[in-house]
Amino acid sequence: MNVEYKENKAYLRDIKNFDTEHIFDNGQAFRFTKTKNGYEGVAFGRYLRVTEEENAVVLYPCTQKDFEEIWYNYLDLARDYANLFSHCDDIGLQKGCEYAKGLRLLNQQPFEALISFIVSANNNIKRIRGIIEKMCVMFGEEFTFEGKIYHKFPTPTALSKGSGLQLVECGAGYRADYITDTAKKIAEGFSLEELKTVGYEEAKKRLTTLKGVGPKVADCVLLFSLGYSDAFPCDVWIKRVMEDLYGFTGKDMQLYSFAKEKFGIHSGIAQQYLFHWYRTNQVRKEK
DNA sequence: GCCCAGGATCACC
DNA sequence: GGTGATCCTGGG
Repeated sequence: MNVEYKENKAYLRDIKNFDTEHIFDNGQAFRFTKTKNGYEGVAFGRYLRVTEEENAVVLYPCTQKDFEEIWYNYLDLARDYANLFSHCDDIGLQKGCEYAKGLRLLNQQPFEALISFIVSANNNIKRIRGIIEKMCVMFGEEFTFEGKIYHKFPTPTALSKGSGLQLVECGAGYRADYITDTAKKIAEGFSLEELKTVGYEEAKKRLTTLKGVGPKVADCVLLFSLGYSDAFPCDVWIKRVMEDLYGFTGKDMQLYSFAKEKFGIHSGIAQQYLFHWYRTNQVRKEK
Protein backbone atom coordinates (compact mmCIF):
# COMPACT_ATOMS: atom_id res chain seq x y z
CA MET A 1 0.00 0.00 0.00
CA ASN A 2 1.16 3.52 -0.66
CA VAL A 3 -0.55 6.76 0.29
CA GLU A 4 -0.95 9.97 -1.67
CA TYR A 5 -2.28 13.17 -0.13
CA LYS A 6 -4.20 15.61 -2.31
CA GLU A 7 -6.89 18.21 -1.62
CA ASN A 8 -7.50 17.07 1.94
CA LYS A 9 -7.89 13.48 0.83
CA ALA A 10 -5.75 10.42 1.37
CA TYR A 11 -5.59 7.98 -1.53
CA LEU A 12 -4.65 4.50 -0.40
CA ARG A 13 -3.30 2.72 -3.45
CA ASP A 14 -2.49 -0.93 -3.99
CA ILE A 15 -4.50 -1.76 -0.94
CA LYS A 16 -5.77 -5.30 -0.64
CA ASN A 17 -8.46 -6.71 1.59
CA PHE A 18 -10.48 -3.56 2.09
CA ASP A 19 -14.24 -3.72 1.55
CA THR A 20 -16.22 -0.86 3.05
CA GLU A 21 -19.48 -2.78 3.27
CA HIS A 22 -17.92 -5.68 5.13
CA ILE A 23 -16.08 -3.28 7.42
CA PHE A 24 -18.80 -0.79 8.29
CA ASP A 25 -21.95 -2.89 8.00
CA ASN A 26 -20.99 -6.03 9.89
CA GLY A 27 -22.12 -5.01 13.35
CA GLN A 28 -18.78 -3.95 14.84
CA ALA A 29 -19.49 -0.21 14.53
CA PHE A 30 -22.83 1.54 14.55
CA ARG A 31 -22.30 5.12 13.40
CA PHE A 32 -21.49 4.72 9.70
CA THR A 33 -24.02 4.83 6.88
CA LYS A 34 -23.84 3.93 3.22
CA THR A 35 -23.02 6.56 0.60
CA LYS A 36 -22.75 6.21 -3.16
CA ASN A 37 -19.56 4.19 -3.17
CA GLY A 38 -18.63 3.83 0.44
CA TYR A 39 -19.54 4.85 3.98
CA GLU A 40 -19.57 8.01 6.07
CA GLY A 41 -19.86 8.61 9.77
CA VAL A 42 -18.31 9.96 12.92
CA ALA A 43 -15.38 8.41 14.78
CA PHE A 44 -12.76 9.89 17.10
CA GLY A 45 -14.91 13.03 17.25
CA ARG A 46 -14.60 13.71 13.54
CA TYR A 47 -16.47 13.23 10.34
CA LEU A 48 -14.95 10.62 8.00
CA ARG A 49 -15.93 9.38 4.58
CA VAL A 50 -14.38 6.24 3.14
CA THR A 51 -14.98 5.49 -0.51
CA GLU A 52 -13.80 2.86 -2.93
CA GLU A 53 -12.71 4.48 -6.16
CA GLU A 54 -10.76 3.27 -9.13
CA ASN A 55 -7.44 1.88 -7.90
CA ALA A 56 -7.75 3.51 -4.49
CA VAL A 57 -9.56 3.69 -1.21
CA VAL A 58 -10.14 7.36 -0.43
CA LEU A 59 -10.37 8.93 3.01
CA TYR A 60 -11.88 12.40 3.37
CA PRO A 61 -11.14 14.73 5.04
CA CYS A 62 -7.66 13.48 5.77
CA THR A 63 -4.25 15.14 6.04
CA GLN A 64 -1.07 13.15 6.41
CA LYS A 65 -1.18 13.93 10.12
CA ASP A 66 -4.78 12.67 10.46
CA PHE A 67 -3.85 9.50 8.64
CA GLU A 68 -0.79 8.74 10.69
CA GLU A 69 -2.26 9.69 14.04
CA ILE A 70 -5.80 8.35 13.74
CA TRP A 71 -7.03 6.52 10.67
CA TYR A 72 -4.09 4.23 10.05
CA ASN A 73 -4.71 2.54 13.36
CA TYR A 74 -8.51 2.86 13.26
CA LEU A 75 -8.65 0.99 9.95
CA ASP A 76 -6.15 -1.59 11.23
CA LEU A 77 -3.87 -0.98 8.27
CA ALA A 78 -0.78 -2.45 9.92
CA ARG A 79 -2.27 -5.93 9.87
CA ASP A 80 -1.54 -8.26 6.99
CA TYR A 81 -4.99 -9.72 6.33
CA ALA A 82 -3.86 -11.66 3.28
CA ASN A 83 -1.80 -14.02 5.41
CA LEU A 84 -3.76 -14.07 8.66
CA PHE A 85 -5.20 -17.53 8.17
CA SER A 86 -3.07 -18.95 5.38
CA HIS A 87 -1.84 -21.53 7.89
CA CYS A 88 -5.37 -22.70 8.69
CA ASP A 89 -6.97 -25.26 6.39
CA ASP A 90 -10.36 -25.25 8.08
CA ILE A 91 -13.09 -25.39 5.42
CA GLY A 92 -15.55 -23.19 7.30
CA LEU A 93 -13.00 -20.47 7.91
CA GLN A 94 -11.82 -20.61 4.30
CA LYS A 95 -15.42 -20.12 3.18
CA GLY A 96 -15.87 -17.24 5.60
CA CYS A 97 -12.68 -15.55 4.39
CA GLU A 98 -13.73 -15.97 0.80
CA TYR A 99 -17.20 -14.56 1.37
CA ALA A 100 -16.21 -11.67 3.61
CA LYS A 101 -12.96 -10.80 1.84
CA GLY A 102 -11.99 -7.25 2.72
CA LEU A 103 -13.49 -7.32 6.19
CA ARG A 104 -11.16 -5.71 8.70
CA LEU A 105 -11.34 -5.01 12.40
CA LEU A 106 -11.85 -1.39 13.37
CA ASN A 107 -9.85 -0.22 16.36
CA GLN A 108 -12.47 1.95 17.98
CA GLN A 109 -12.37 4.24 20.98
CA PRO A 110 -12.80 2.06 24.06
CA PHE A 111 -15.53 4.09 25.74
CA GLU A 112 -17.63 4.22 22.58
CA ALA A 113 -17.26 0.47 22.11
CA LEU A 114 -18.12 -0.19 25.73
CA ILE A 115 -21.36 1.79 25.71
CA SER A 116 -22.31 0.59 22.22
CA PHE A 117 -22.05 -3.05 23.19
CA ILE A 118 -23.92 -2.54 26.44
CA VAL A 119 -26.69 -1.19 24.23
CA SER A 120 -26.31 -4.21 21.93
CA ALA A 121 -27.31 -6.68 24.64
CA ASN A 122 -30.56 -8.41 23.77
CA ASN A 123 -30.99 -6.09 20.82
CA ASN A 124 -30.75 -5.90 17.02
CA ILE A 125 -28.48 -3.79 14.84
CA LYS A 126 -31.13 -1.45 13.52
CA ARG A 127 -32.33 -0.55 16.97
CA ILE A 128 -28.79 -0.29 18.34
CA ARG A 129 -27.99 2.29 15.67
CA GLY A 130 -31.07 4.33 16.51
CA ILE A 131 -30.41 4.34 20.24
CA ILE A 132 -26.76 5.34 19.83
CA GLU A 133 -27.60 8.14 17.42
CA LYS A 134 -30.19 9.60 19.81
CA MET A 135 -27.71 9.30 22.66
CA CYS A 136 -25.11 11.22 20.64
CA VAL A 137 -27.60 13.96 19.78
CA MET A 138 -28.67 14.29 23.41
CA PHE A 139 -25.27 14.03 25.14
CA GLY A 140 -22.56 14.40 22.49
CA GLU A 141 -20.83 17.59 21.46
CA GLU A 142 -22.20 19.12 18.28
CA PHE A 143 -19.98 20.11 15.37
CA THR A 144 -20.44 21.22 11.79
CA PHE A 145 -18.75 19.87 8.71
CA GLU A 146 -19.50 21.31 5.28
CA GLY A 147 -22.69 22.87 6.53
CA LYS A 148 -24.08 19.75 8.14
CA ILE A 149 -24.48 19.11 11.85
CA TYR A 150 -22.94 16.03 13.45
CA HIS A 151 -22.46 14.84 17.02
CA LYS A 152 -19.44 13.34 18.67
CA PHE A 153 -19.85 10.28 20.84
CA PRO A 154 -20.61 11.50 24.39
CA THR A 155 -17.81 11.72 26.96
CA PRO A 156 -18.08 9.53 30.09
CA THR A 157 -18.82 12.64 32.17
CA ALA A 158 -21.59 13.85 29.87
CA LEU A 159 -23.24 10.42 29.81
CA SER A 160 -22.90 9.88 33.55
CA LYS A 161 -24.89 13.06 34.12
CA GLY A 162 -27.75 11.76 32.02
CA SER A 163 -30.79 10.67 33.94
CA GLY A 164 -32.16 7.19 33.49
CA LEU A 165 -35.25 8.81 32.08
CA GLN A 166 -33.33 10.61 29.31
CA LEU A 167 -31.70 7.36 28.26
CA VAL A 168 -35.04 5.61 28.22
CA GLU A 169 -36.15 8.38 25.85
CA CYS A 170 -33.27 7.35 23.60
CA GLY A 171 -34.80 3.89 23.50
CA ALA A 172 -32.30 2.18 25.78
CA GLY A 173 -35.05 0.59 27.83
CA TYR A 174 -33.87 -1.36 30.86
CA ARG A 175 -30.23 -0.75 29.80
CA ALA A 176 -30.55 2.93 30.75
CA ASP A 177 -29.28 2.37 34.29
CA TYR A 178 -26.41 0.18 33.08
CA ILE A 179 -25.27 3.03 30.85
CA THR A 180 -25.32 5.80 33.46
CA ASP A 181 -23.76 3.54 36.05
CA THR A 182 -20.92 2.39 33.81
CA ALA A 183 -20.32 5.90 32.44
CA LYS A 184 -20.00 7.09 36.04
CA LYS A 185 -17.39 4.42 36.82
CA ILE A 186 -15.32 5.47 33.82
CA ALA A 187 -15.69 9.16 34.63
CA GLU A 188 -14.52 8.41 38.17
CA GLY A 189 -11.29 6.87 36.94
CA PHE A 190 -11.81 3.24 35.87
CA SER A 191 -9.14 3.11 33.16
CA LEU A 192 -10.03 1.42 29.89
CA GLU A 193 -6.66 2.28 28.33
CA GLU A 194 -4.89 0.36 31.06
CA LEU A 195 -6.74 -2.80 30.03
CA LYS A 196 -4.69 -2.89 26.82
CA THR A 197 -1.65 -4.01 28.78
CA VAL A 198 -2.95 -6.31 31.52
CA GLY A 199 -3.66 -9.40 29.42
CA TYR A 200 -6.87 -10.97 28.16
CA GLU A 201 -8.02 -12.76 31.32
CA GLU A 202 -7.46 -9.85 33.67
CA ALA A 203 -8.94 -7.29 31.25
CA LYS A 204 -12.07 -9.38 30.85
CA LYS A 205 -12.38 -9.87 34.58
CA ARG A 206 -12.23 -6.13 35.18
CA LEU A 207 -14.66 -5.29 32.38
CA THR A 208 -17.30 -7.67 33.68
CA THR A 209 -17.38 -5.83 37.01
CA LEU A 210 -19.15 -3.02 35.14
CA LYS A 211 -22.96 -2.98 35.04
CA GLY A 212 -24.41 -4.38 31.84
CA VAL A 213 -21.14 -6.01 30.84
CA GLY A 214 -21.21 -9.81 30.71
CA PRO A 215 -18.82 -12.18 28.92
CA LYS A 216 -20.09 -11.42 25.41
CA VAL A 217 -20.05 -7.63 25.70
CA ALA A 218 -16.62 -7.78 27.35
CA ASP A 219 -15.22 -9.81 24.46
CA CYS A 220 -16.61 -7.31 21.95
CA VAL A 221 -14.93 -4.43 23.75
CA LEU A 222 -11.66 -6.38 23.97
CA LEU A 223 -11.74 -7.28 20.28
CA PHE A 224 -13.00 -4.02 18.78
CA SER A 225 -11.23 -1.45 20.90
CA LEU A 226 -8.50 -2.88 23.11
CA GLY A 227 -6.40 -4.84 20.64
CA TYR A 228 -7.16 -8.39 21.78
CA SER A 229 -7.56 -10.26 18.49
CA ASP A 230 -8.05 -13.51 20.41
CA ALA A 231 -11.20 -12.29 22.20
CA PHE A 232 -14.01 -14.48 20.90
CA PRO A 233 -17.52 -13.03 21.43
CA CYS A 234 -20.04 -15.83 21.91
CA ASP A 235 -23.38 -14.70 20.55
CA VAL A 236 -26.22 -16.86 19.29
CA TRP A 237 -24.94 -16.83 15.72
CA ILE A 238 -21.42 -17.95 16.44
CA LYS A 239 -22.82 -20.68 18.64
CA ARG A 240 -24.90 -21.86 15.68
CA VAL A 241 -21.80 -21.82 13.48
CA MET A 242 -19.76 -23.77 15.99
CA GLU A 243 -22.47 -26.34 16.51
CA ASP A 244 -23.32 -26.82 12.83
CA LEU A 245 -19.76 -26.85 11.54
CA TYR A 246 -17.89 -28.53 14.37
CA GLY A 247 -20.56 -30.18 16.48
CA PHE A 248 -19.58 -28.01 19.41
CA THR A 249 -22.27 -27.90 22.09
CA GLY A 250 -20.21 -27.02 25.18
CA LYS A 251 -20.31 -23.98 27.40
CA ASP A 252 -19.29 -20.52 26.23
CA MET A 253 -16.21 -20.68 28.46
CA GLN A 254 -14.95 -23.79 26.66
CA LEU A 255 -15.76 -22.31 23.29
CA TYR A 256 -13.05 -19.72 23.83
CA SER A 257 -10.26 -22.28 24.15
CA PHE A 258 -11.81 -24.48 21.47
CA ALA A 259 -11.68 -21.53 19.05
CA LYS A 260 -8.14 -20.60 19.98
CA GLU A 261 -6.97 -24.12 19.32
CA LYS A 262 -8.86 -24.31 16.04
CA PHE A 263 -8.09 -20.89 14.56
CA GLY A 264 -4.99 -19.71 16.38
CA ILE A 265 -4.15 -16.49 18.18
CA HIS A 266 -6.37 -14.34 15.97
CA SER A 267 -9.47 -16.38 16.70
CA GLY A 268 -11.49 -13.22 17.24
CA ILE A 269 -10.91 -12.14 13.66
CA ALA A 270 -11.80 -15.64 12.49
CA GLN A 271 -15.01 -15.19 14.46
CA GLN A 272 -15.82 -12.10 12.39
CA TYR A 273 -15.43 -13.93 9.09
CA LEU A 274 -17.45 -16.92 10.24
CA PHE A 275 -20.16 -14.79 11.80
CA HIS A 276 -20.54 -12.51 8.80
CA TRP A 277 -20.60 -15.31 6.28
CA TYR A 278 -23.00 -17.50 8.23
CA ARG A 279 -25.37 -14.78 9.21
CA THR A 280 -25.76 -13.03 5.86
CA ASN A 281 -26.08 -16.28 3.97
CA GLN A 282 -28.32 -18.00 6.48
CA VAL A 283 -26.44 -21.22 5.87
CA ARG A 284 -28.26 -22.91 8.68
CA LYS A 285 -29.15 -26.57 8.71
CA GLU A 286 -32.75 -27.26 9.65
CA LYS A 287 -32.86 -28.57 13.15
C1' DG B 1 -52.99 -8.72 19.86
C1' DC B 2 -49.23 -11.97 20.03
C1' DC B 3 -44.82 -13.64 19.54
C1' DC B 4 -40.07 -13.40 18.47
C1' DA B 5 -35.03 -11.95 18.63
C1' DG B 6 -31.26 -10.55 21.33
C1' DG B 7 -27.43 -10.85 26.45
C1' DA B 8 -27.04 -9.58 31.42
C1' DT B 9 -28.81 -9.88 35.90
C1' DC B 10 -30.77 -11.68 39.96
C1' DA B 11 -33.00 -14.91 42.83
C1' DC B 12 -32.93 -19.38 43.84
C1' DC B 13 -31.27 -24.01 44.13
C1' DG C 1 -21.69 -23.21 39.97
C1' DG C 2 -25.62 -23.73 37.35
C1' DT C 3 -30.61 -22.72 35.81
C1' DG C 4 -34.50 -20.03 34.49
C1' DA C 5 -37.43 -15.92 34.68
C1' DT C 6 -37.20 -11.23 33.57
C1' DC C 7 -35.91 -6.84 31.43
C1' DC C 8 -37.50 -3.41 26.43
C1' DT C 9 -39.08 -2.66 21.92
C1' DG C 10 -39.19 -2.85 16.73
C1' DG C 11 -40.86 -5.87 13.46
C1' DG C 12 -43.33 -9.94 11.58
